[in-house]
Amino acid sequence: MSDDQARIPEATTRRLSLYLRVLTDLERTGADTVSSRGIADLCRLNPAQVRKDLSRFGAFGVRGIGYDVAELREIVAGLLGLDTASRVVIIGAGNLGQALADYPGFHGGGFEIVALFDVLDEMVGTVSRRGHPVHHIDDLERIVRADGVRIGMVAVPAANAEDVVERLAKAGVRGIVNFAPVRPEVPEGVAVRNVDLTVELESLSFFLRDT
Amino acid sequence: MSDDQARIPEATTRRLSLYLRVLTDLERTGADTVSSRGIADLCRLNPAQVRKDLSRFGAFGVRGIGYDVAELREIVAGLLGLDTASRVVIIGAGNLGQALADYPGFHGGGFEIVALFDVLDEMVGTVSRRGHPVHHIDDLERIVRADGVRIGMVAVPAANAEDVVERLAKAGVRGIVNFAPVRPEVPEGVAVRNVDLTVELESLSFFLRDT
DNA sequence: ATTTGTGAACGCATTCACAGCT
DNA sequence: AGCTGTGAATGCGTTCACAAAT
Repeated sequence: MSDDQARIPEATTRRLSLYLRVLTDLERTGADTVSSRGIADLCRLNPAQVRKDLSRFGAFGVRGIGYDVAELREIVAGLLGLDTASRVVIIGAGNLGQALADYPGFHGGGFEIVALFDVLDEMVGTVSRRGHPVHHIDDLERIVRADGVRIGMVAVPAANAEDVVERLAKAGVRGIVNFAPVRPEVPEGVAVRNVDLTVELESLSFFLRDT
Repeated sequence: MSDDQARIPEATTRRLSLYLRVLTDLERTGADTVSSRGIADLCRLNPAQVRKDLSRFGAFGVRGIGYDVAELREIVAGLLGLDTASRVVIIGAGNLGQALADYPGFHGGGFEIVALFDVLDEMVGTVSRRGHPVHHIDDLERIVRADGVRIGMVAVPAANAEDVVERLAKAGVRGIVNFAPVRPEVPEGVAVRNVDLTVELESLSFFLRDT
């Protein structure tokens, strides 16, 4: 399972995160086993899709029964690399950066937000509502290296995004979630997810014409 | 061009938004014409992809020359329904809701943010940094109907998202961008975009294992 | 009877390649 | 010569359908 990563479609990895969420919920509600159909219904997917996704990594189910909820939850968490927490930095301590820092969904284990960074002197030294410190962007490389930060979330204006991404990559970050409305160039070996709020809203608008 | 919407892949509509962005930039820099390759390079796409996307709606280019930047920008904006502004409400005036309300990318025309809504009494009556008012959620239906709001952005906790989506749909909203970590059920005729920050981060984590 | 795991079929989006226009 | 528009080819993810297992 070393260089299998490349052969797994991104769509599958996104669904794994969905599966983890419903498995966590199922475990909390006390369910012992669940069928591919049970998972699929909760995710609004096809049961065959769920089985095919899971079967890429092994045969975790029991025919006639289904999957053991607790066991599968642990397996999926492991596949996603969430058994050991990854350290995360957030670049840009504006509205969006602060919202990301305090976003409850990131604090279920698997991620540890180390700090935010900004260029504005009046922000530096403050902390977010949840207490994450804001550093000056000049300290980015030092802190990333010192703390072994693996993921950066970019919440800066479009004009600065390309530069920030390059600095993160050079400092050794391995994954970037980019919220700036640009498609930054990234070195080989650095994974990127672009979350483009303008695209979401404008593409939605398309389907609303003449209504 | 009435019920063509259904035949257009969502992927194409998302790229239209990208094309609009680069065309706007090109127009600002004074470019008169641009080739499909020029657009493709800026979006990190294949030139044939750009031509095929545009050709779904008509033949806008000139062989041997390319596309007229200003003309194509206007055409694409029209396709996306951005020639007339859609009114938008944001449900949830927490960190994320406030960040969305003040997000600069939404204010280039095409959208008008009417208000935010929340259940917390201490938020009601306040305004966001940019001056968008926060109303009580009880006033949601009234304001949506009175102002002809067409789009809702949902930034509430997972537990409340399903209910909020249903209320928006019943009040007549036609499109929803959902940031809550659930896949809400929506009535026929309402378009949804799910932006799932946890999925972005966790699916990224997958590709970082053993590194 | 129920449900998994998977090869085969399908559908769809992307890319190629070239005719046709300037 | 340069570039668009598009049918054909390709590639890839999803769904079907069934043998295998309990």
